[in-house]
Amino acid sequence: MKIMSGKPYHHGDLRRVLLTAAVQALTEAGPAKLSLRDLARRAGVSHAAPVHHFRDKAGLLTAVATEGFDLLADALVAAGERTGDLLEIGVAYVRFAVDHRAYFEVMFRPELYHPADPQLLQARQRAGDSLRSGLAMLPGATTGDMPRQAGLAAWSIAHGFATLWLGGALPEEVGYDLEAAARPVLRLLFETG
Amino acid sequence: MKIMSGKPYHHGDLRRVLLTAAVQALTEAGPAKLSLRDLARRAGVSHAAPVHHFRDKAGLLTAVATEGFDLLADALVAAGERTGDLLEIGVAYVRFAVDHRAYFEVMFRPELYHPADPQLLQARQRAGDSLRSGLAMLPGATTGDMPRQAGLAAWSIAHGFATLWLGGALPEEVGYDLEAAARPVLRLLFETG
DNA sequence: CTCGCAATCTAGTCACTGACAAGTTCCTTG
DNA sequence: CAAGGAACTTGTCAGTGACTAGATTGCGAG
Repeated sequence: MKIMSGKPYHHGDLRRVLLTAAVQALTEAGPAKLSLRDLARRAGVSHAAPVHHFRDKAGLLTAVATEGFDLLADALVAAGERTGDLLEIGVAYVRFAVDHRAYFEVMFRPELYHPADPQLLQARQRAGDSLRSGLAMLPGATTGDMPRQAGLAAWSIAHGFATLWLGGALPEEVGYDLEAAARPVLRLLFETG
Repeated sequence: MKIMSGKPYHHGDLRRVLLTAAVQALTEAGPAKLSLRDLARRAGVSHAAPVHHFRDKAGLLTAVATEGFDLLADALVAAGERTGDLLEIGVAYVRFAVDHRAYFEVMFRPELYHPADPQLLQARQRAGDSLRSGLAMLPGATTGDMPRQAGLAAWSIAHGFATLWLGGALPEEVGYDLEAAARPVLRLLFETG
């Protein structure tokens, strides 16, 4: 505590600061151009300080991904409770990907982090559960392989639309209003499931 | 020509060799760990030789992406002509993503290459056209926004499934047979469109 | 109260990378 | 056969991730 005059040797909350800076940097330039040394500079510490909080670059991105999965789980649960509509959970998924691009782009690129990290696995599990729980809202989701496949289909279409949107791959005619573009597309699957 | 004894100064087909090596390296380790110098070593040339054929790293990846879009267009056209079934075009899309992972992972990450490159744009356009032409197979694809949205939905679900599969994000129960896993999921959308 | 010790951070270094500059070799074209 | 350009090499620079050793700090045991 007491971060007063000059630079205290102990930063106080370096881990948090580095994570925030990482998300900021990722938003600006993407994972490829992320540099630990740059983050250290932004935080005003030496270039080797981050090592203590995250072992290496992959460790840093593991923390980013973990936080991302937690945020995603929160967002999906909130959407489910707010609307009770699977379609709106899908929209929330797409919304999350675009609003939290920095997190999203790391989360689904396991070669960037340590995919076996326990905390990460737990967060990922939680996000998956909150997605699947939305499927209970589907009518007649009772037996057989149908619900599982419907879940995969729902996840796929939301994930695919979000990824294509982020990659700038969609044609211009889709416009710039994310939800207006996504909702009718998702509805094509969700209303027939 | 006449690449006979020793090392000729002019390699003969360095551009092609570098591209092949790049795809190989991408398959092994992904775009993040791709190194121009490593490719040069693999090809047995100096570390600066690649610059002459591709201006910089992004230039190399532009060429990879261009080739990828061409291959994808070929695959989609072939599937359409072979089966005349939109569902099978979707399966071919997923198949391509997994079989040509190296290409696929570059193609939809425009921050890695020069997205305004004319040849790239042309190849991308061709791939998009071959996808859209498959939509003509849909019954009643005549008026309004429906066909466009159905196209986006089809693209999204195939792209999403492929991406999730590649990222290892899908639960284990999906199994290891790609088409067996993908087909029933895609069918959920394609048969109702 | 104080003292040891672990957590935190700094400083220095190494191999590697992408980009650039300048020079060398080879081939083609006039 | 000369000239000029394309293909390639050598040398160099700043930036990076990882590693090591050491300095500083604050906390808890006694």
